[in-house]
Amino acid sequence: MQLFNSLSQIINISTELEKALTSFISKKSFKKNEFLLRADEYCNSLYFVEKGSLRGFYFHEEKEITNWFALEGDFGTSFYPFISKTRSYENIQALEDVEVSVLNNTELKKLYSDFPETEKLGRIILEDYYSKLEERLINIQFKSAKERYSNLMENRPQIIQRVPLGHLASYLGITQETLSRIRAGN
Amino acid sequence: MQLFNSLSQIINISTELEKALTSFISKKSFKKNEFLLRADEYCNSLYFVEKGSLRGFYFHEEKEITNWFALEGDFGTSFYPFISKTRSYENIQALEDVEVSVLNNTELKKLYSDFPETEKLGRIILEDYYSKLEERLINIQFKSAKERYSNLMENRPQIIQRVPLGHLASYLGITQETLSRIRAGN
DNA sequence: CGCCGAGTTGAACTGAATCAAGAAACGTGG
DNA sequence: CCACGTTTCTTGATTCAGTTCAACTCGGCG
Repeated sequence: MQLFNSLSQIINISTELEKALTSFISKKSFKKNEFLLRADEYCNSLYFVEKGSLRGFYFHEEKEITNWFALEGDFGTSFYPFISKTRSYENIQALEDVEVSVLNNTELKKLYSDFPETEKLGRIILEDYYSKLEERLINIQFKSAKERYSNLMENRPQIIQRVPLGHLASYLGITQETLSRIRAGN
Repeated sequence: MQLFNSLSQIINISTELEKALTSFISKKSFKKNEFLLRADEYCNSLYFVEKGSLRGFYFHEEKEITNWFALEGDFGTSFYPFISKTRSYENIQALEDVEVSVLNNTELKKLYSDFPETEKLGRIILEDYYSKLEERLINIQFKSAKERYSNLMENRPQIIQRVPLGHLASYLGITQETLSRIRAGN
């Protein structure tokens, strides 16, 4: 599992912990366009993308707004509902055929109490989400559409290759037409 | 302390816990315009406003951008740096003469381990920050300047009364001129 | 082959920024 | 308590990035 690789870069994984993880984590597969979570459901699962890609999105005035993308090695969940046990406002969907490792909420709690070192993990994931959210806010508030696009280009070029234009546009907070023009180089 | 009042609405405060809290929490006062935290410092303190008001802000291209306001009964800190122990990019400043209850990071940790029920507290504060951030993102992305202002008007009318226009404008992500026009009713 | 979703292109429109003055309010010291 | 300077707020004219609406192209797939 690629997940172990990723985790071991954050914390040291003892054989004990590895055993626990193996028993807690399940693997699932989803076909392209399948939903892992629908709005209004409770989000109990933290997904880790082993292969393929996911996106989180919600509807705003009939239009889909993509909130995040998760490629191989990324975590993906409806973050706030996951930690607060409120209903999700967002959907999680497979962008391509995808394999994920799944850790659910109750088991994560167990991990925390049995292996305190995993709390660091939770903190790191949280920080990740929070700082990405902040970054997006700053981006949308201060950067032009063009700058936002080139930022994405720099930081996550694979996304641009693998994701349809419309999703990219809504993620960047612009219309598809504008993104198309940017791409054309004005 | 108003803090106890607020806390007891979230979790049950045993006499034990109350004792611990009393010993951990200190009170401080700051004069109008004084800084509680400056950018580039580490943020070790979680503030709870007993009286007066605070704001968090940072600089972007020479201009101050206000990130949040905290009035009586609100928590205020540079959230992400507080939990992740990175340097703060934001400043915290007293908007008026202010009295705060201060809980610092190490003591919060101690609370967590000695009184597990306080973890709920941490979660609630986190949720609060996170969901407010998300709300702001959605606001800026989809609402017009006017709508954002009336939202604020509805949700936190006292802020509008107590905060100078320029700070409000940057908080709403618009220029002072635009806000002035909105206020005038076009 | 023809259709359908995804992407492109064009023209007109618009919300808010910018630049530039003024007016009003504020507080500090004489 | 007034006078002065500074900060805060308002108003006007102009400009511009990005939206909207509409039509058109292209590639793939049933």
